[in-house]
Amino acid sequence: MNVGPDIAALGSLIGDPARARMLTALLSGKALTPSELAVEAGVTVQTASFHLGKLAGAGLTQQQKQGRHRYYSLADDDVADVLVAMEGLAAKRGHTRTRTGPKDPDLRKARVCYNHLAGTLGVHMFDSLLARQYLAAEAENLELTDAGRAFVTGLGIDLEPLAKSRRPLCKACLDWSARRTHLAGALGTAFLDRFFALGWAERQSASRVVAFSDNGAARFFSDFPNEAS
Amino acid sequence: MNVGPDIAALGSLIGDPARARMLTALLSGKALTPSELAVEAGVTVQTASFHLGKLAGAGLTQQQKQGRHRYYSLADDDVADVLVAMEGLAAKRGHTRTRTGPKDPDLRKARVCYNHLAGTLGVHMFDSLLARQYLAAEAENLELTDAGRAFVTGLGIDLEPLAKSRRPLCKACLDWSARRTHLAGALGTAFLDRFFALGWAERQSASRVVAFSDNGAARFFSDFPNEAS
DNA sequence: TTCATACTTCGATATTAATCTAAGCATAAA
DNA sequence: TTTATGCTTAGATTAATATCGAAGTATGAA
Repeated sequence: MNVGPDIAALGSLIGDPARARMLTALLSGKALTPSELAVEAGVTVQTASFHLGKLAGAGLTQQQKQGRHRYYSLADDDVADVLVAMEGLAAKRGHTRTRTGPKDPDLRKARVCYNHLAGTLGVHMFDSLLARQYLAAEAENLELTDAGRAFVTGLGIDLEPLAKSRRPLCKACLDWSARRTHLAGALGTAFLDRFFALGWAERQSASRVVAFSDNGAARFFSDFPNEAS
Repeated sequence: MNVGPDIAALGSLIGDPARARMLTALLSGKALTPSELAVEAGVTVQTASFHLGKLAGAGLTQQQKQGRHRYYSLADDDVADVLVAMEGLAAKRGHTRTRTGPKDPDLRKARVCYNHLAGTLGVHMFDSLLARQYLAAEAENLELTDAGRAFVTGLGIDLEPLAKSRRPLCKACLDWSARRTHLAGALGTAFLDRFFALGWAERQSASRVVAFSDNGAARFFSDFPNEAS
């Protein structure tokens, strides 16, 4: 059977610890420079450059030159999806990197899953949307209800451009920390962007942590109530 | 950032060509012995055993002792999902294994995607179900219509047990050969099983090829008509 | 122009891991 | 019990590759 897609090459690319850390860092959705990624991966800049060459060559990342900086980001959503799927499986099998740092609890609370909110708060939001029947779920199929449309619009999100995009509006995403579903898709992205725009939260340096301010968290919980959680 | 699921370990496991070939072979959904997998991977039985030890240790496969045979299969649907997702990404990036064998066209026509039908015929069936409004699709959400229920039942598939299972009934799957969506989920599995039961097609040796008989193919196209394709 | 910064390429090294031969174990058949 | 088959473990070898230091290139600042 020497036919078919070469998943070995893909696996091998992700299989190197340094590259895996880089890709994970890029799952923050931000474009990062080789030097930043080197720190993230715990290797020298030369080594990082070597790895980035491989990743770019395989089409997993794209780069943008800006002056003497070179910004690397994931090539597209497909790459992010595969990485998230792998994170989910790895977590399910209990294969977590053991060195738990101080950022661990923050990460579990609220983090970026490429372009939407994950972690405890992500799950909380998802549950709230379901409980208030803003979101209808049947099996894995998610749909925004009429009441949901009103709510989303009330939050200041314009649904028009989202509906026009080819991305699915609502998508379920399951990731590692809380083994629960949360909202991805165009709407998931719009929510997170809105939180940033409203000043409720901000991205933290090069990590995937989403830092909510006290005030922002209060607004979040008031807009997404859920007595169950 | 030394926290989070260890996707490097997972990638590294899939990253070895021999292991990747084994896993791909197991995507046929069948349980295979180390000797069969060794042939599939193009290595000696000892090497295969070495690899299987790693895969099992990581929880990617499960084995069942039966006499002096040992049957290996994928641990669960989660593993299959990740592999299929990786196949999709690898194919999109044009990373296909170049040595095209004689089985290639057969594979593209009809093959097993873990437990449902993929390839040209899989896409054809999906399009037919959509065109006749047996299946309603909105973005990535799939739903079986009332007419669809009647059709499925008429084909001799009992929907009762499928509805009870925790697996989603309809799921969209995108895989490599035809870059098009086809039907996965409990219903996708039920369809394929039914084709085998009706004698329309049979599995081919240890490969993922689904071989339709002339008669079976005729029945297939008559039951799933689609002038468009 | 000269210096500094960001990044890439080169060359050498060292570690890792896949592979095979050979031997050992377990089950089934004779 | 003996023999054959299927599989695993052990040991040695080889090949791949991640890594770093050093040198080279490009852009921006002084």
